[in-house]
Amino acid sequence: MRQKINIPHQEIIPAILQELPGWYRQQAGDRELPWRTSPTPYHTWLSEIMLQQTRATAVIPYYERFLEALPTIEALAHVDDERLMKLWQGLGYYSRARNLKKAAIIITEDYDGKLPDDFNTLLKLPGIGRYTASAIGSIAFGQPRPAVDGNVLRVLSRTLASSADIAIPAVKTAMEQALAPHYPAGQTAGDLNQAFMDLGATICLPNGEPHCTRCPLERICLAHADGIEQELPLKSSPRQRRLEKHTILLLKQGSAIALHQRPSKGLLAGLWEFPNLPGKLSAKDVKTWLQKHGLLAKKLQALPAAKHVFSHVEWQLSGWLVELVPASGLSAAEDKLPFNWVTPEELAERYSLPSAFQYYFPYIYRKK
DNA sequence: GACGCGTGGCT
DNA sequence: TAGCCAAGCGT
Repeated sequence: MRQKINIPHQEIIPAILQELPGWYRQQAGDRELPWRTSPTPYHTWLSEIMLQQTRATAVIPYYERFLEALPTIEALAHVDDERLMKLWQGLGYYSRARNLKKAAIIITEDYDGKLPDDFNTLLKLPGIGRYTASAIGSIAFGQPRPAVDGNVLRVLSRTLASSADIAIPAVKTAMEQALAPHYPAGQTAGDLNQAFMDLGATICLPNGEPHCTRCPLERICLAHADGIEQELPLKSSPRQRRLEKHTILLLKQGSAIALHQRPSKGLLAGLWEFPNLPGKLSAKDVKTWLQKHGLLAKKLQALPAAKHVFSHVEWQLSGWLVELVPASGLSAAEDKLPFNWVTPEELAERYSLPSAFQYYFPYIYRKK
């Protein structure tokens, strides 16, 4: 049976909600966020998806480019998958993009092309969980729903002096339940949720020193009163990452470079990559592999090692630039290996590669 | 409830 | 430098 979560000092929640809207409206202009200039339900939805676990500064250029290419839900529902992934390339968590399109198709077919305003209906759409349904519901439709994210957990943990571990999902649920009865309907609901986010992003910072002197909650914050704002929130450590070694092969045939599409499930699903093999391979290992696949190297050049860190995996990369003997190599490779042979220009134009391969990008342009 | 799923900026 | 962290969701 799971532990009962207790959120302390809930009696000051009304005071928190009293302070935030005024502060939000007063300082809102300080952050120039494009999704706030023309907040249609589509714009709010798109921004909330892009902002999941992603900083606003990283999102802004993607958001603007995405809307330029796909200005309506209808356009999103009909977009070509390759183009969709190209628009998302480098932003990470790529299932967000696929779910966005899936939801757009459902909205087009079942909801007359308009985002539903009901929380439980929003919740059924792919990619929309409790947080995002609440954010859209409150910001776009004025519904009284607290959108509890990392910012809210941090701000509340400090203001209420709660030492509950915010890594535990039940704590998030308890915080949401503590807030919900006090939430107003109308524009103030959205303003409150955005106020929490602005406060968490600019004042009540997670690492380093929070800027308490500029905080609208300074006078009611229990952690600040006790001088323990730097100790909160409590958050248990994530598990250790597993290490994987991979050897990247830049297989070149004249101006063509080999690309391989990743499996449709799992890490970086469906994205393209440079061919690679497990382990740290020597020149001899690479030559053996080439020979096994009917390829003949004209030249083999070692590339620098690189490290790419994901949330749950660390890739330790080594690499070889392989110039294949013309004609023989290419035809053999076409027969035996599932590679696309593309020019750098085609790669840049049409293929979505994750950032994990960026270290080896410069070498595809080298002249032979 | 635990885990898989990216990336880049900051300390 | 290595770790921490960000407007979470699906399974």
